[in-house]
Amino acid sequence: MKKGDHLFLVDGSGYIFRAYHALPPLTRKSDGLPVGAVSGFCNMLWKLMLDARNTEAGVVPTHFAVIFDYSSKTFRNELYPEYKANRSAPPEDLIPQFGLIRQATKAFELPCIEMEGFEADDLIATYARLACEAGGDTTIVSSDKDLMQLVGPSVSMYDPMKDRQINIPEVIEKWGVPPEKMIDLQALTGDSVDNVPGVPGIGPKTAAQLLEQFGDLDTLLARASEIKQDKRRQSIIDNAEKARISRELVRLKIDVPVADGLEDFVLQPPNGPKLIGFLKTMEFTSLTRRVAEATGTEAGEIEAAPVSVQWGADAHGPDVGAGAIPAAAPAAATAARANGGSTAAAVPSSAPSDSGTALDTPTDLANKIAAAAVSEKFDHAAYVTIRDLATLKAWVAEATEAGVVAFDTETSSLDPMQAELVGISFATAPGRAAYVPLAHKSGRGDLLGGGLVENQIPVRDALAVLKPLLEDGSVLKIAQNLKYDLVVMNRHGVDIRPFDDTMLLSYVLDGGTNGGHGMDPLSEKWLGHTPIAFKDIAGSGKNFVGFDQVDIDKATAYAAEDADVTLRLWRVLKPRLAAKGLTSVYERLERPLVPVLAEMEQRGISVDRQILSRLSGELAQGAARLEDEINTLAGERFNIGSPKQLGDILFGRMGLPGGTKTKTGQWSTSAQVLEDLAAEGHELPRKIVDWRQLTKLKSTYTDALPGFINPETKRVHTSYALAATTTGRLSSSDPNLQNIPIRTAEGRKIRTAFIADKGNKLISADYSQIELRVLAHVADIAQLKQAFADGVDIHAMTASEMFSVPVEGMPSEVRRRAKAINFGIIYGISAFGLANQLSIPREEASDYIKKYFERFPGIRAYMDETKAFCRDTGYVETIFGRRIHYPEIRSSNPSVRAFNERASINARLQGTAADIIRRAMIRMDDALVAAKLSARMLLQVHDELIFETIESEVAATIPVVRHVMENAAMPAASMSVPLHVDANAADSWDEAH
DNA sequence: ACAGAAGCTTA
DNA sequence: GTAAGCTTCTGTT
Repeated sequence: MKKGDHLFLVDGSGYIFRAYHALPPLTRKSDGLPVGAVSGFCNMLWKLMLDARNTEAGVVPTHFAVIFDYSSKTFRNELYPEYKANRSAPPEDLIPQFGLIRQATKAFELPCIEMEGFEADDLIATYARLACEAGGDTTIVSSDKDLMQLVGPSVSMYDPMKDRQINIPEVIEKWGVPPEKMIDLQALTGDSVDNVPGVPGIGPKTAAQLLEQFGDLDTLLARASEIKQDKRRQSIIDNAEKARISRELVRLKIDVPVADGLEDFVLQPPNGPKLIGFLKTMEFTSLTRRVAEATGTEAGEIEAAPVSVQWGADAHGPDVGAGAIPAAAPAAATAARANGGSTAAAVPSSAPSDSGTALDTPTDLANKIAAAAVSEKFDHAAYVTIRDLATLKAWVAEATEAGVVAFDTETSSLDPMQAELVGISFATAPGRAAYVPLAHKSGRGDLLGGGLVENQIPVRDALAVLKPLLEDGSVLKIAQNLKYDLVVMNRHGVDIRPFDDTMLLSYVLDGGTNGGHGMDPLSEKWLGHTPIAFKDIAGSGKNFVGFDQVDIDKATAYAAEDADVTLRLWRVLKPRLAAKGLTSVYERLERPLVPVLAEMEQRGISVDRQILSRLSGELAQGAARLEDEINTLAGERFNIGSPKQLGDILFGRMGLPGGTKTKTGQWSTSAQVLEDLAAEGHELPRKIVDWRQLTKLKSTYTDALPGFINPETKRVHTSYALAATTTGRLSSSDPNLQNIPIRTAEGRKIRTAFIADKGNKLISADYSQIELRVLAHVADIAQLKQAFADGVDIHAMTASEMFSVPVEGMPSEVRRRAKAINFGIIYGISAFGLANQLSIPREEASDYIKKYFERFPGIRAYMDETKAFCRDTGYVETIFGRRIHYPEIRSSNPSVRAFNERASINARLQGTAADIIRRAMIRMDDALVAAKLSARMLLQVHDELIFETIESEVAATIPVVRHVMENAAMPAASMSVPLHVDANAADSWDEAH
């Protein structure tokens, strides 16, 4: 190695653990072998290899090695027997991946370095030193803080998962000390994961401050008596020896007697066939393809290479010897392909969940179909562009014959109520897909001014051919987020049934796991394929062009691929539904809601422009007056909307009493802080709070809402997301009609603008205390159930139980506290949160909670049981079987864990309530029709439904609505607590609620 | 032009 | 203490 050379050292062991926890679990499709960390590792190495040959990337490695821990016993254990003693065994599905990652390294033609008695970190330190002495530079591929002590002028670190370089400034920024003081810092803070003791009570912030003050650890220990804080001084004096031992534990060894020299690390060009053989065995289809392209190798001609898999506990060590078994992959994958994958001829004529036989367990079948959907290649050139009716009819016949067709609409807008249909794509088998351009326009520079491109089937003619297919009860239509396509097609007089929605399948199966339910992440996760990005063909930002401007060849590749991906996803996901027992959640809570919401969105609600305009004027006046007063009081003009400037003025220039802390070092100017200051008699903060309220109302509601009035329908059409929340609630956007103000008189006025059409009324029907009722039922709390059965004031009852005060003549403050506790329970209560809510000391909040649990021991049992269940299974369930996953419930970080525990407790309650109102919505239209009523649902706000109906039917409608809502849980679940619904009718939402 | 923080609205 | 979405400001691309 010489000056100018660059050594890359990959911290293999560190990467394994980080990738395992950071990446979604991934198993080999053919046999379920866990390979998530291996996949991450291979992708990372490949990316580094690509950069290595890209001279523009700046840093070009000439030498390369991957370093591993050999075993957990090292020289440090002699120094301190407890070192890494509390480390638990690695997760079961990680064990086989240790060996696989070493084999991956070899497939990449990279040195795989490990040494008995030393950690990977020591080897890295030693090689970095050798490289430095030879005049070369080193990049350590890791983000482990233990390695940061090595950073210097010729040694830097690179975090491959965040794509971030770590040099001296980054270390200082993160830890407050330069790299050379990291050893002292870690000696003070210790490390609970590795069981390095450190000094109790000293964290990174304090340690950095002490080192800043004293210079280094020895000086600090020698002059510890000078420390002012009593507890801190005592702890450092008492634990000086522990700090010295810790320093030796964290200090990396730079003189390990290594066997290989740097000359063995010279980077070799990739061996395409060898690498592809390994990747094929792992079934990393996407990476295999990329490697084949880059190395000019014909992947199809290469056999999957045998690998050895060790499930045993010894898999930590070198991967020779004991228990190696040949991988089952090639045979299983072949069998799966034969079973039902390859072409149209083998497409099952009904849904795969129906086609399982006695020979296949659901899981086997799921694996086989998944393998088939994944094994077929994505070939954009094979997609067909349909330009005439005869071809279209032939495809419709093919789809009808297949019985299953995936389809997707391409439009000019994200808003389905304004979107123009531009084209339609469909797929009848993996790899067999087509696109029908309908309304592509020529470029805008054209003098013809966006005339239709030639050779397209007219929309009307195409729909006449497609309508029978889309409405054919014997052909299953599959889409991703079908509600969008349904709204678009409904506007053209076409219905879509029967159907499946891959987004909803994923939501039901994997709700709460990391990664969204959009098509791109699903394709990545299940098919290992990255589809063409929308922005790559239609641009983004100022380069954005509507889909109707996209070149038809590009549009074909993009649109047909979407249909192809959707079909393959369905083949992967649908069988998992039955395998996991989630069919009824999908079929009863998700799928039927799609047409219901599509209709609600299409109906929209009338919003009175004039009312909003008048309100906007009033708000502007009020805000302007406050602005003048604020500027006068502050003595200068500034941007009131800037929390930064406001903080500087209030707490800096004006010197108001110590504002509360903030996250990024800024003064907090939250309403809470300003209210507190106002209570102390300061004039300005009150006015800021008022100003914020007025400007918020103006910008978010009175000014924004008119822009959402559809020019054609003159109504506002929100968009409901079915798969956006973790708990099963809906969300509303564009505009969000689930957060229209109500609490303050000023805000409430916004609701007067939501009105019924002439001769009509709005009806608002809302569940009373639904989540507390669900709690009473699920946790089986006798007193609560009795209270709800008797119809008494639940918060007063709680207060009476807790504080032994009669309900008659109860002070409102006592009831307020009980109410906060009741809400707290639903939110997974913590003393910290309750104290905040009630502005009382944490100890007092703690006492309240204790008292509450004494009075209602069943609640504590319920909460403990929920946490335990979630910890065991990784999810919680609503009473209707909806699963909500909390993959971080077992986090070693106590605050992360506590957060997940609270969320899981809340999810059972919030999720059950969400399921109940979903059931009501699904039944509502039929019930209204059966009662010969013309009322229809317009909006849903979590526990409230808004209807519009003709005035004369109001009285008859309310009992029907209440009946459907109050009995919505039946018969799937029989609630032991009655549900109660309040309903009112009026001309506006304000009066009706 | 975009991303993240801060702040505020709802159930 | 739970669950969302939107606007403004601010600093980076």
